[in-house]
Amino acid sequence: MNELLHLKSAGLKSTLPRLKVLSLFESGSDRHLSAEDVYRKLLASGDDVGLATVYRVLNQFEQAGLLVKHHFEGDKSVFELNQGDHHDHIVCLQCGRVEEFFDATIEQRQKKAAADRGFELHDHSLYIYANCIKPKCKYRN
Amino acid sequence: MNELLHLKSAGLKSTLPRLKVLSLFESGSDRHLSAEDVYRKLLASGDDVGLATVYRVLNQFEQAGLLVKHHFEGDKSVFELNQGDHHDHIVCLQCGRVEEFFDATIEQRQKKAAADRGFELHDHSLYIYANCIKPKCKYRN
DNA sequence: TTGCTAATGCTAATCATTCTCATTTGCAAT
DNA sequence: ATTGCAAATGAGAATGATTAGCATTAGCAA
Ligand SMILES: [Mn+2]
Ligand SMILES: [Mn+2]
Ligand SMILES: [Zn+2]
Ligand SMILES: [Zn+2]
Repeated sequence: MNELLHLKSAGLKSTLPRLKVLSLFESGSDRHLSAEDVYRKLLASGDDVGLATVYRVLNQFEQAGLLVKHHFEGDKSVFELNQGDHHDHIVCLQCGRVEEFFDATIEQRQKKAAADRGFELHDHSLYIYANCIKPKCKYRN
Repeated sequence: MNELLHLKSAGLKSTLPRLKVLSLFESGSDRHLSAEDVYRKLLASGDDVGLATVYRVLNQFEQAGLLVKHHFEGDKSVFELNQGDHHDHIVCLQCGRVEEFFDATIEQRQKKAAADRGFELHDHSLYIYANCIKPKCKYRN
């Protein structure tokens, strides 16, 4: 239904691997997934998709505006569904939990910082690295 | 003189490669250098230092608090002299020029964002990606 | 000056990601 | 329903940045 429209409008054929990757993000157990994460989840559910294909599809989806890519501390990048709402991230250094937030003031001051220095802001990445205080953090207690 | 003190207090021997890397940053033609940048510059000035050593020294210096590491868009990370003053960066997507800035309000709101959500802020990374408007940008005009 | 440990410099190994290319598959036009 | 073909896939090789292993060298304390 909706997935097809998304793919079509992006000029992408509706293939099995692409539909599976997309529904993984839409089923939404975890919002932020790396290529490896996606690959493993598909394998686990009996769907055989090559790792190279996962990488390709993720990048195509990003270019099509279906996904957003982030580079949290560490080497591998993660993707999340693009729901139109820009937000930034707080990442727990101990358990890796990711919390999203949006601060209009921060956004505004960034625009100003760029403009004041003769830049045309294109986008930005803001990651806050912190430690959970909550008991949920699996590296606490 | 001063370099020696820095190295000693970090528990690092005063070796030729380390002194050369450090003076490269202190001579300060370019503030932000990748391992490859450092390697090339040393070669160019006739100093033969192995690339592996460059990587090791840069990481040691970061651990010692002499340098700060950044991950701008792209794969390779860059280092800059740690002069105590925290700041964030605006990177030109066309020419790669880097401009530094500090905004107390942004810093403050980040602390608050973390605290409000039960996090103990450790640090953060904020990169603004933009396009130069200035004529200096080598990909303009 | 000696001796020993830390540091260096090769090279080989990692690791994530991309590329190659032979084989399949979606899909539009019969 | 068939056919034709460009686009997509999958397996594995290639890449590029960074790190690890190890034999050799060089600080530095005695
Ligand atoms: Mn998010
Ligand atoms: Mn800087
Ligand atoms: Zn946590
Ligand atoms: Zn520029």
